Amino acid sequence: MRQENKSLRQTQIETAAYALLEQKGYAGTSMQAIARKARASNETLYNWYGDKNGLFKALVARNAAEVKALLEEELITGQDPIATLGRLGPKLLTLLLGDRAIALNRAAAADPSGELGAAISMAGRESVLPLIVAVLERAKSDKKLIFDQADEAAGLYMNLLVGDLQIRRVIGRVPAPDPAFCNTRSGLALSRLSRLLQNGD
Amino acid sequence: MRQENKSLRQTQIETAAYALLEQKGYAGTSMQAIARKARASNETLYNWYGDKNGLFKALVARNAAEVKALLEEELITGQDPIATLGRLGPKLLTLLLGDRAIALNRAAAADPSGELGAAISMAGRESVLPLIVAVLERAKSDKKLIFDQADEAAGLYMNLLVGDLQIRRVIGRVPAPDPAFCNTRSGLALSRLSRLLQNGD
DNA sequence: TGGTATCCGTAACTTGTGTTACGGTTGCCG
DNA sequence: CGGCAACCGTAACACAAGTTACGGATACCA
Repeated sequence: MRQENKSLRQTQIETAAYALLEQKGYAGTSMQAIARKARASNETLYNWYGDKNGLFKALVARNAAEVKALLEEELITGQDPIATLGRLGPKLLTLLLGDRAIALNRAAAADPSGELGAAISMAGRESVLPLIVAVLERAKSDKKLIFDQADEAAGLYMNLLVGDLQIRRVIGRVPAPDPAFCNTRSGLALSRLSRLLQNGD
Repeated sequence: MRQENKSLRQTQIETAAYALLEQKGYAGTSMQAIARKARASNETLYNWYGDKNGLFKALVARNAAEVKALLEEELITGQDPIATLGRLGPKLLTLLLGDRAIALNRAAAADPSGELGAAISMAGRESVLPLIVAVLERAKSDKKLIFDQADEAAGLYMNLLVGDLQIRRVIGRVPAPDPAFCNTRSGLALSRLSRLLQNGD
């Protein structure tokens, strides 16, 4: 199988895995069901991903890469950092609270080994937060925001923006948020952040 | 078996279940392992709790009741509501980020049926938030805080206090926070809340 | 065009778990 | 004291899933 075909096949398999994961959860998603839905064979799944955990780690990695790519589109340097945050916020909310991310978080919570959790934590927060830190640093040098440690400020922003919405979506039955909600919530988080970071605590 | 003995037996069983749940996760905790650890029989487990999900729903209910009881200790009405929040915050953080609550959240995330998630969401947030709302209402009538909707203000407080710590603990390997961390974080959340709720947004 | 590696579809194996069943024992209660 | 209900310990059943194996088909490459 040529490289392009194999890559296409992988996305088909992973798409099928996502669909089943969102529908049945980690424990309820069997390898055979994935293979059947993707019209692939069990052997191929195990040859390519090693085992079930390996397949889901691949899902995590791919999702994190997509999230990072989508966010970096908004990170045009040399522009007003506050406006950048204003465009970043809704997108971040949509991604972090979307069906895919939530399903992956559920899988990580269910995984007894903790490998998925580590993978999500690493690929997710550890790759997104630096982007926010970069924007905040620019805002700081532009005298738009005042703070000492950029990573703490980024954490505050994440708390204001996302808060406990992720765990509530993972646990409860809160549906994926619509764009209007994401926009207003992002605006609120931004105004509160700038309000809190105008002078020292 | 007398009532007092049965109640004692239940706590033993549920303690064993908690220990295994914290150690092995929901999927990794079998009914037989619980029975063995509690020196109880399988038959008793099924007679008392119906099925595996029923046992864990009982754990959720018990934990929620304990949390609510512990919080209500701090809710002496007629005292300064801000000071009340100051004592409530660390306790809330300790409870929501403790091993027990996190293990239950993981179980809920892993449960394909979603019953555990609904139970946690109902018993947890739906029983804790009204307490916070009550305190905030008092702060409002004391002119200490200014806001329109108390439930939104309570949500803001939870975001500042807990933020995304719960999901990060559920997913990642962040250990349970120590009391010092809970205290400083609670103080920070409180100062930020009062800062944000002094005049309109 | 022939050969080979890969993939599909299906089946089989193994393991573990939820759940049920049952003989022996304990403890309550009239 | 006698009987009965509940409980313990263990075994057994049924089933599902992860993983492996294999014959037949397919696609690439020389």
